[in-house]
Amino acid sequence: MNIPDKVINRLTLYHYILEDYEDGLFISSTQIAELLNMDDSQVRKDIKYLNNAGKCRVGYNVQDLKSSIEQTLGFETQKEAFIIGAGNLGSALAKFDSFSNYGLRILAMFDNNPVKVGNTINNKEVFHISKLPDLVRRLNVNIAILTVPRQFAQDAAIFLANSGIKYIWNFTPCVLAVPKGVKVWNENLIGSFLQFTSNDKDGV
Amino acid sequence: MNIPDKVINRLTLYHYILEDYEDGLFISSTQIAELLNMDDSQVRKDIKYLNNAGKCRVGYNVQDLKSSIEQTLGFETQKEAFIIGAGNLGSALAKFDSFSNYGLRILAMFDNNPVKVGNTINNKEVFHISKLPDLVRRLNVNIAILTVPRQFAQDAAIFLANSGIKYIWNFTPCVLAVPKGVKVWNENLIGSFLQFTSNDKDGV
DNA sequence: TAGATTGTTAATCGATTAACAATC
DNA sequence: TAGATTGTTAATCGATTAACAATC
Repeated sequence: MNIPDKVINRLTLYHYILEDYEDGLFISSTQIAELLNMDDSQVRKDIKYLNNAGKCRVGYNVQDLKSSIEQTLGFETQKEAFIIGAGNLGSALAKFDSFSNYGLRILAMFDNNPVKVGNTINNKEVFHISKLPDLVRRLNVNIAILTVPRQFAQDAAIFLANSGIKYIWNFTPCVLAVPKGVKVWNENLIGSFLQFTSNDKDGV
Repeated sequence: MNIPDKVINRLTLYHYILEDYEDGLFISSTQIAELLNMDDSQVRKDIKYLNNAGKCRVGYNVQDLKSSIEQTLGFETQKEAFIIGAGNLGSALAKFDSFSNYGLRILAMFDNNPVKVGNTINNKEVFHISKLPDLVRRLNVNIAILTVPRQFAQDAAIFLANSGIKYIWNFTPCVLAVPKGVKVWNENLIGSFLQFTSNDKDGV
Protein backbone atom coordinates (compact mmCIF):
# COMPACT_ATOMS: atom_id res chain seq x y z
CA MET A 1 0.00 0.00 0.00
CA ASN A 2 1.34 3.38 -0.98
CA ILE A 3 0.92 5.95 1.77
CA PRO A 4 0.74 9.62 0.70
CA ASP A 5 3.62 11.83 1.84
CA LYS A 6 1.47 14.01 4.03
CA VAL A 7 0.07 11.00 5.83
CA ILE A 8 3.57 9.68 6.49
CA ASN A 9 4.51 13.01 7.97
CA ARG A 10 1.46 13.08 10.21
CA LEU A 11 1.90 9.49 11.33
CA THR A 12 5.35 10.35 12.68
CA LEU A 13 3.82 13.25 14.59
CA TYR A 14 1.25 10.88 16.06
CA HIS A 15 4.14 8.63 17.04
CA TYR A 16 5.84 11.50 18.87
CA ILE A 17 2.63 12.03 20.80
CA LEU A 18 2.25 8.36 21.70
CA GLU A 19 5.89 8.24 22.78
CA ASP A 20 5.20 10.89 25.41
CA TYR A 21 1.66 9.83 26.27
CA GLU A 22 1.20 9.00 29.93
CA ASP A 23 -2.49 9.61 30.57
CA GLY A 24 -3.74 6.08 30.14
CA LEU A 25 -3.99 3.00 28.00
CA PHE A 26 -6.11 4.59 25.31
CA ILE A 27 -6.08 7.74 23.23
CA SER A 28 -8.82 9.13 20.99
CA SER A 29 -8.64 10.71 17.58
CA THR A 30 -9.96 13.91 19.12
CA GLN A 31 -7.11 14.07 21.63
CA ILE A 32 -4.52 13.67 18.88
CA ALA A 33 -6.30 16.15 16.65
CA GLU A 34 -6.39 18.78 19.38
CA LEU A 35 -2.65 18.62 20.00
CA LEU A 36 -2.01 19.13 16.31
CA ASN A 37 -4.78 21.61 15.65
CA MET A 38 -6.36 19.46 13.00
CA ASP A 39 -9.58 17.65 12.11
CA ASP A 40 -10.31 14.49 14.10
CA SER A 41 -11.72 12.59 11.13
CA GLN A 42 -8.42 13.08 9.38
CA VAL A 43 -6.64 11.40 12.26
CA ARG A 44 -8.97 8.42 11.92
CA LYS A 45 -8.45 8.31 8.19
CA ASP A 46 -4.68 8.39 8.61
CA ILE A 47 -4.86 5.55 11.11
CA LYS A 48 -6.86 3.53 8.58
CA TYR A 49 -3.62 3.19 6.60
CA LEU A 50 -2.31 1.06 9.45
CA ASN A 51 -3.79 -2.32 10.22
CA ASN A 52 -5.14 -1.25 13.53
CA ALA A 53 -8.60 -1.15 14.96
CA GLY A 54 -9.86 1.40 17.42
CA LYS A 55 -12.54 0.74 19.97
CA CYS A 56 -15.75 2.66 20.09
CA ARG A 57 -16.15 4.71 23.21
CA VAL A 58 -12.49 4.34 24.24
CA GLY A 59 -10.28 5.10 21.26
CA TYR A 60 -7.02 3.47 20.27
CA ASN A 61 -4.71 1.37 22.41
CA VAL A 62 -1.60 3.49 22.76
CA GLN A 63 0.94 0.68 22.59
CA ASP A 64 -0.78 -1.05 19.67
CA LEU A 65 -1.08 2.15 17.70
CA LYS A 66 2.54 2.97 18.36
CA SER A 67 3.81 -0.35 17.10
CA SER A 68 1.46 -0.25 14.08
CA ILE A 69 3.04 3.02 13.04
CA GLU A 70 6.50 1.59 13.63
CA GLN A 71 5.75 -1.44 11.49
CA THR A 72 3.98 0.38 8.69
CA LEU A 73 6.62 3.09 8.34
CA GLY A 74 9.43 0.58 8.77
CA PHE A 75 11.22 1.99 11.78
CA GLU A 76 12.79 -1.38 12.48
CA THR A 77 14.51 -1.71 9.11
CA GLN A 78 17.50 0.59 9.38
CA LYS A 79 18.33 2.66 6.33
CA GLU A 80 22.01 3.49 6.28
CA ALA A 81 23.36 6.90 5.32
CA PHE A 82 26.48 9.03 5.16
CA ILE A 83 26.70 12.65 6.20
CA ILE A 84 28.59 14.86 3.76
CA GLY A 85 30.07 17.88 5.55
CA ALA A 86 31.26 17.65 9.16
CA GLY A 87 30.38 21.21 10.13
CA ASN A 88 27.89 22.21 12.78
CA LEU A 89 24.83 21.02 10.95
CA GLY A 90 26.40 17.70 9.99
CA SER A 91 27.58 17.22 13.56
CA ALA A 92 24.14 18.10 14.92
CA LEU A 93 22.52 15.49 12.71
CA ALA A 94 25.19 12.96 13.67
CA LYS A 95 24.34 13.53 17.31
CA PHE A 96 20.61 13.42 16.77
CA ASP A 97 20.00 10.06 18.40
CA SER A 98 16.29 9.98 17.61
CA PHE A 99 17.15 9.12 14.01
CA SER A 100 18.09 5.55 14.88
CA ASN A 101 14.77 5.00 16.64
CA TYR A 102 13.02 5.91 13.43
CA GLY A 103 15.05 3.79 11.03
CA LEU A 104 17.89 6.06 9.99
CA ARG A 105 21.39 4.87 10.82
CA ILE A 106 24.30 7.16 10.11
CA LEU A 107 27.43 5.17 9.44
CA ALA A 108 30.08 7.80 8.82
CA MET A 109 30.80 11.39 7.89
CA PHE A 110 32.90 12.97 5.15
CA ASP A 111 34.69 16.27 4.84
CA ASN A 112 37.49 17.77 2.79
CA ASN A 113 39.04 19.62 5.72
CA PRO A 114 42.11 17.64 6.91
CA VAL A 115 41.66 19.04 10.42
CA LYS A 116 38.30 17.32 10.71
CA VAL A 117 39.31 14.04 9.11
CA GLY A 118 39.93 11.38 11.73
CA ASN A 119 37.66 12.95 14.32
CA THR A 120 34.82 10.94 15.74
CA ILE A 121 31.42 12.49 16.35
CA ASN A 122 28.96 10.38 18.30
CA ASN A 123 30.87 7.24 17.25
CA LYS A 124 30.83 8.23 13.60
CA GLU A 125 34.25 8.63 12.05
CA VAL A 126 34.97 11.57 9.74
CA PHE A 127 36.66 10.37 6.53
CA HIS A 128 38.25 12.42 3.80
CA ILE A 129 35.78 12.94 1.00
CA SER A 130 38.09 11.07 -1.40
CA LYS A 131 37.31 7.88 0.50
CA LEU A 132 33.62 8.16 -0.32
CA PRO A 133 33.32 6.19 -3.59
CA ASP A 134 35.09 3.21 -2.09
CA LEU A 135 33.00 3.21 1.08
CA VAL A 136 29.74 3.62 -0.84
CA ARG A 137 30.60 0.44 -2.71
CA ARG A 138 31.89 -1.56 0.21
CA LEU A 139 29.11 -0.66 2.63
CA ASN A 140 26.43 -0.53 -0.03
CA VAL A 141 25.11 2.83 1.15
CA ASN A 142 22.88 4.82 -1.19
CA ILE A 143 21.69 7.71 0.98
CA ALA A 144 23.71 10.89 1.56
CA ILE A 145 22.82 13.77 3.84
CA LEU A 146 24.27 16.92 2.33
CA THR A 147 25.31 19.62 4.79
CA VAL A 148 28.23 21.29 3.04
CA PRO A 149 28.40 25.07 2.59
CA ARG A 150 26.20 26.48 -0.16
CA GLN A 151 28.99 27.09 -2.67
CA PHE A 152 30.14 23.46 -2.68
CA ALA A 153 26.69 21.89 -2.87
CA GLN A 154 26.36 21.42 -6.63
CA ASP A 155 29.84 19.95 -7.09
CA ALA A 156 29.32 17.68 -4.12
CA ALA A 157 26.01 16.48 -5.56
CA ILE A 158 27.64 15.43 -8.80
CA PHE A 159 30.45 13.75 -6.91
CA LEU A 160 27.90 11.86 -4.83
CA ALA A 161 25.98 10.79 -7.91
CA ASN A 162 29.16 9.58 -9.57
CA SER A 163 30.04 7.66 -6.43
CA GLY A 164 26.82 5.67 -6.60
CA ILE A 165 24.63 7.59 -4.17
CA LYS A 166 20.95 7.40 -5.18
CA TYR A 167 19.24 9.58 -2.57
CA ILE A 168 20.44 13.03 -1.53
CA TRP A 169 18.82 14.69 1.45
CA ASN A 170 19.72 18.28 0.72
CA PHE A 171 20.07 20.71 3.62
CA THR A 172 21.73 23.45 1.57
CA PRO A 173 19.80 26.42 0.16
CA CYS A 174 20.49 25.29 -3.41
CA VAL A 175 18.61 23.45 -6.09
CA LEU A 176 20.83 20.59 -7.21
CA ALA A 177 21.07 19.45 -10.82
CA VAL A 178 21.63 15.70 -10.71
CA PRO A 179 21.66 12.86 -13.25
CA LYS A 180 18.50 10.82 -13.83
CA GLY A 181 18.16 8.07 -11.27
CA VAL A 182 19.31 10.23 -8.39
CA LYS A 183 16.58 11.58 -6.15
CA VAL A 184 16.94 14.82 -4.24
CA TRP A 185 14.84 15.81 -1.27
CA ASN A 186 15.18 19.48 -0.42
CA GLU A 187 14.86 20.22 3.24
CA ASN A 188 14.52 23.92 2.34
CA LEU A 189 14.68 25.43 5.81
CA ILE A 190 14.20 28.92 4.47
CA GLY A 191 11.04 28.02 2.60
CA SER A 192 9.80 26.32 5.71
CA PHE A 193 10.42 29.42 7.79
CA LEU A 194 8.66 31.65 5.30
CA GLN A 195 5.60 29.40 5.18
CA PHE A 196 5.55 29.47 8.95
CA THR A 197 5.70 33.22 9.36
CA SER A 198 3.88 34.39 6.23
CA ASN A 199 0.40 33.02 6.46
CA ASP A 200 -1.61 32.82 9.59
CA LYS A 201 -2.74 29.27 9.45
CA ASP A 202 -1.75 26.70 12.04
CA GLY A 203 1.50 24.90 11.51
CA VAL A 204 1.88 21.16 11.07
CA MET B 1 -2.89 38.45 -1.52
CA ASN B 2 -2.55 35.25 0.44
CA ILE B 3 -0.02 32.89 -1.12
CA PRO B 4 -0.51 29.18 -0.42
CA ASP B 5 2.22 27.51 1.64
CA LYS B 6 3.34 25.23 -1.14
CA VAL B 7 3.74 28.14 -3.50
CA ILE B 8 5.87 30.00 -0.95
CA ASN B 9 8.08 26.98 -0.62
CA ARG B 10 8.50 26.63 -4.37
CA LEU B 11 9.15 30.35 -4.87
CA THR B 12 12.13 30.10 -2.53
CA LEU B 13 13.42 27.17 -4.58
CA TYR B 14 13.08 29.27 -7.73
CA HIS B 15 15.02 31.99 -5.94
CA TYR B 16 17.84 29.55 -5.17
CA ILE B 17 17.98 28.73 -8.87
CA LEU B 18 18.04 32.37 -9.95
CA GLU B 19 20.75 33.09 -7.38
CA ASP B 20 23.05 30.60 -9.11
CA TYR B 21 21.87 31.23 -12.66
CA GLU B 22 24.65 32.26 -14.98
CA ASP B 23 23.46 31.20 -18.42
CA GLY B 24 21.98 34.47 -19.57
CA LEU B 25 19.57 37.28 -18.93
CA PHE B 26 16.43 35.17 -19.25
CA ILE B 27 15.14 31.90 -17.90
CA SER B 28 12.05 29.95 -19.00
CA SER B 29 9.44 28.13 -16.96
CA THR B 30 10.58 24.91 -18.63
CA GLN B 31 14.15 25.36 -17.45
CA ILE B 32 13.03 25.91 -13.88
CA ALA B 33 10.58 23.02 -14.06
CA GLU B 34 13.27 20.65 -15.30
CA LEU B 35 15.62 21.40 -12.44
CA LEU B 36 12.86 20.68 -9.98
CA ASN B 37 11.28 17.79 -11.81
CA MET B 38 7.93 19.45 -11.98
CA ASP B 39 5.31 20.69 -14.42
CA ASP B 40 6.17 23.87 -16.32
CA SER B 41 2.65 25.29 -16.17
CA GLN B 42 2.87 25.14 -12.42
CA VAL B 43 5.98 27.31 -12.51
CA ARG B 44 4.10 29.87 -14.58
CA LYS B 45 1.15 29.74 -12.22
CA ASP B 46 3.39 30.25 -9.20
CA ILE B 47 5.03 33.23 -10.87
CA LYS B 48 1.57 34.73 -11.46
CA TYR B 49 1.44 35.37 -7.69
CA LEU B 50 4.23 37.91 -8.21
CA ASN B 51 3.67 41.08 -10.16
CA ASN B 52 6.00 40.10 -12.92
CA ALA B 53 5.50 39.62 -16.61
CA GLY B 54 7.36 37.14 -18.72
CA LYS B 55 8.11 37.59 -22.39
CA CYS B 56 6.89 35.22 -25.03
CA ARG B 57 9.68 33.41 -26.80
CA VAL B 58 12.32 34.41 -24.20
CA GLY B 59 10.97 33.75 -20.74
CA TYR B 60 11.50 35.73 -17.57
CA ASN B 61 14.17 38.32 -16.85
CA VAL B 62 16.33 36.70 -14.18
CA GLN B 63 17.04 39.83 -12.15
CA ASP B 64 13.44 41.04 -12.28
CA LEU B 65 12.08 37.69 -11.28
CA LYS B 66 14.54 37.45 -8.42
CA SER B 67 13.61 40.80 -6.99
CA SER B 68 9.89 40.13 -7.45
CA ILE B 69 10.25 37.03 -5.30
CA GLU B 70 12.25 39.00 -2.75
CA GLN B 71 9.61 41.69 -2.55
CA THR B 72 6.61 39.40 -2.49
CA LEU B 73 8.01 37.10 0.17
CA GLY B 74 9.41 40.03 2.13
CA PHE B 75 13.09 39.13 2.26
CA GLU B 76 13.98 42.74 2.97
CA THR B 77 11.91 43.05 6.15
CA GLN B 78 13.97 41.22 8.75
CA LYS B 79 12.06 39.04 11.19
CA GLU B 80 13.97 38.75 14.44
CA ALA B 81 14.32 35.52 16.37
CA PHE B 82 16.03 33.84 19.30
CA ILE B 83 17.55 30.38 19.26
CA ILE B 84 16.73 28.27 22.30
CA GLY B 85 19.44 25.67 22.89
CA ALA B 86 23.07 26.34 22.03
CA GLY B 87 23.97 22.79 21.08
CA ASN B 88 25.16 21.68 17.67
CA LEU B 89 21.88 22.26 15.90
CA GLY B 90 21.37 25.67 17.46
CA SER B 91 24.93 26.61 16.60
CA ALA B 92 24.53 25.37 13.05
CA LEU B 93 21.45 27.53 12.58
CA ALA B 94 23.24 30.49 14.17
CA LYS B 95 26.02 30.10 11.63
CA PHE B 96 23.67 29.64 8.69
CA ASP B 97 24.29 33.00 7.06
CA SER B 98 21.75 32.46 4.30
CA PHE B 99 18.98 33.15 6.79
CA SER B 100 19.68 36.86 6.86
CA ASN B 101 19.45 37.07 3.08
CA TYR B 102 15.95 35.67 3.29
CA GLY B 103 14.62 37.85 6.07
CA LEU B 104 15.46 35.94 9.23
CA ARG B 105 17.75 37.67 11.70
CA ILE B 106 18.91 35.77 14.75
CA LEU B 107 19.60 38.14 17.62
CA ALA B 108 20.78 35.87 20.40
CA MET B 109 20.86 32.36 21.79
CA PHE B 110 19.78 30.89 25.11
CA ASP B 111 20.90 27.86 27.08
CA ASN B 112 20.74 26.62 30.64
CA ASN B 113 24.29 25.27 30.64
CA PRO B 114 26.56 27.74 32.49
CA VAL B 115 29.53 26.58 30.41
CA LYS B 116 27.86 27.82 27.24
CA VAL B 117 26.51 31.06 28.66
CA GLY B 118 28.68 34.02 27.65
CA ASN B 119 29.99 32.35 24.50
CA THR B 120 29.51 34.03 21.17
CA ILE B 121 28.56 32.06 18.09
CA ASN B 122 28.71 33.95 14.82
CA ASN B 123 28.30 37.23 16.72
CA LYS B 124 25.31 35.95 18.64
CA GLU B 125 25.73 35.91 22.38
CA VAL B 126 24.55 32.95 24.43
CA PHE B 127 22.48 34.09 27.42
CA HIS B 128 21.23 32.08 30.34
CA ILE B 129 17.66 30.99 29.71
CA SER B 130 16.50 32.97 32.75
CA LYS B 131 17.28 36.16 30.83
CA LEU B 132 14.78 35.28 28.12
CA PRO B 133 11.54 36.90 29.39
CA ASP B 134 13.28 40.22 29.89
CA LEU B 135 14.96 40.18 26.47
CA VAL B 136 11.75 39.15 24.72
CA ARG B 137 10.12 42.25 26.14
CA ARG B 138 12.97 44.65 25.58
CA LEU B 139 13.81 43.57 22.05
CA ASN B 140 10.20 42.85 21.11
CA VAL B 141 11.03 39.43 19.67
CA ASN B 142 8.21 36.95 19.11
CA ILE B 143 9.89 34.10 17.23
CA ALA B 144 11.84 31.30 18.92
CA ILE B 145 13.77 28.53 17.23
CA LEU B 146 13.64 25.52 19.50
CA THR B 147 16.66 23.20 19.36
CA VAL B 148 16.85 21.83 22.89
CA PRO B 149 17.10 18.08 23.57
CA ARG B 150 13.86 16.15 23.21
CA GLN B 151 13.19 15.75 26.93
CA PHE B 152 13.22 19.49 27.62
CA ALA B 153 11.12 20.51 24.64
CA GLN B 154 7.67 20.63 26.24
CA ASP B 155 8.80 22.54 29.33
CA ALA B 156 10.75 24.93 27.17
CA ALA B 157 7.70 25.54 24.97
CA ILE B 158 5.58 26.54 27.97
CA PHE B 159 8.37 28.75 29.25
CA LEU B 160 8.60 30.44 25.84
CA ALA B 161 4.85 30.95 25.69
CA ASN B 162 4.84 32.47 29.17
CA SER B 163 7.68 34.74 28.15
CA GLY B 164 5.66 36.24 25.32
CA ILE B 165 6.92 34.21 22.37
CA LYS B 166 4.20 33.80 19.72
CA TYR B 167 5.90 31.61 17.10
CA ILE B 168 7.88 28.47 17.88
CA TRP B 169 9.87 26.85 15.10
CA ASN B 170 10.21 23.37 16.56
CA PHE B 171 13.21 21.26 15.55
CA THR B 172 12.66 18.63 18.24
CA PRO B 173 10.93 15.31 17.56
CA CYS B 174 8.06 16.23 19.88
CA VAL B 175 4.57 17.55 19.49
CA LEU B 176 4.29 20.59 21.73
CA ALA B 177 1.16 21.46 23.68
CA VAL B 178 1.00 25.24 23.80
CA PRO B 179 -1.57 27.86 24.89
CA LYS B 180 -3.92 29.38 22.34
CA GLY B 181 -2.29 32.23 20.50
CA VAL B 182 1.06 30.52 20.18
CA LYS B 183 1.81 28.98 16.83
CA VAL B 184 4.08 25.98 16.41
CA TRP B 185 5.73 24.94 13.18
CA ASN B 186 7.14 21.43 13.35
CA GLU B 187 10.23 20.97 11.26
CA ASN B 188 9.81 17.19 11.73
CA LEU B 189 13.07 16.01 10.20
CA ILE B 190 12.18 12.38 10.78
CA GLY B 191 8.89 12.68 8.94
CA SER B 192 10.69 14.43 6.15
CA PHE B 193 13.23 11.64 5.89
CA LEU B 194 10.53 8.97 5.83
CA GLN B 195 8.60 10.74 3.09
CA PHE B 196 11.79 10.98 1.12
CA THR B 197 12.78 7.35 1.35
CA SER B 198 9.35 5.68 1.48
CA ASN B 199 7.63 6.55 -1.72
CA ASP B 200 9.28 6.73 -5.05
CA LYS B 201 8.09 10.06 -6.25
CA ASP B 202 10.39 12.95 -6.93
CA GLY B 203 11.26 15.17 -4.04
CA VAL B 204 10.55 18.86 -3.84
C1' DT C 1 6.87 33.70 -41.38
C1' DA C 2 7.63 29.83 -38.14
C1' DG C 3 8.40 28.58 -33.72
C1' DA C 4 8.87 29.08 -28.89
C1' DT C 5 7.03 30.65 -24.82
C1' DT C 6 3.74 32.89 -21.86
C1' DG C 7 -0.83 33.35 -19.79
C1' DT C 8 -4.97 31.18 -18.80
C1' DT C 9 -8.83 28.11 -18.91
C1' DA C 10 -10.66 23.58 -18.32
C1' DA C 11 -10.03 18.91 -16.63
C1' DT C 12 -8.25 15.97 -13.39
C1' DC C 13 -6.71 14.55 -9.30
C1' DG C 14 -6.09 14.26 -4.40
C1' DA C 15 -6.72 15.95 0.22
C1' DT C 16 -9.60 17.84 3.77
C1' DT C 17 -13.85 18.50 6.09
C1' DA C 18 -18.57 17.45 7.37
C1' DA C 19 -21.89 14.31 8.64
C1' DC C 20 -23.73 10.35 10.49
C1' DA C 21 -24.73 5.37 11.01
C1' DA C 22 -22.69 1.59 13.59
C1' DT C 23 -20.84 0.13 17.77
C1' DC C 24 -20.02 -0.83 22.50
C1' DT D 1 -30.11 2.97 28.14
C1' DA D 2 -27.44 7.11 26.91
C1' DG D 3 -23.43 8.76 25.24
C1' DA D 4 -18.99 8.71 23.22
C1' DT D 5 -16.18 7.22 19.71
C1' DT D 6 -14.95 4.80 15.54
C1' DG D 7 -15.37 3.84 10.64
C1' DT D 8 -16.90 5.47 6.42
C1' DT D 9 -19.36 7.95 2.92
C1' DA D 10 -20.41 12.22 0.70
C1' DA D 11 -19.34 17.04 -0.06
C1' DT D 12 -16.10 20.44 -0.40
C1' DC D 13 -12.03 22.43 -1.29
C1' DG D 14 -7.58 23.19 -3.28
C1' DA D 15 -3.70 21.82 -6.05
C1' DT D 16 -1.84 19.84 -10.17
C1' DT D 17 -1.86 18.76 -14.93
C1' DA D 18 -3.27 19.22 -19.70
C1' DA D 19 -4.27 21.93 -23.45
C1' DC D 20 -4.15 25.70 -26.31
C1' DA D 21 -4.92 30.54 -27.88
C1' DA D 22 -2.26 34.77 -27.75
C1' DT D 23 2.03 36.84 -28.42
C1' DC D 24 6.33 38.31 -30.20
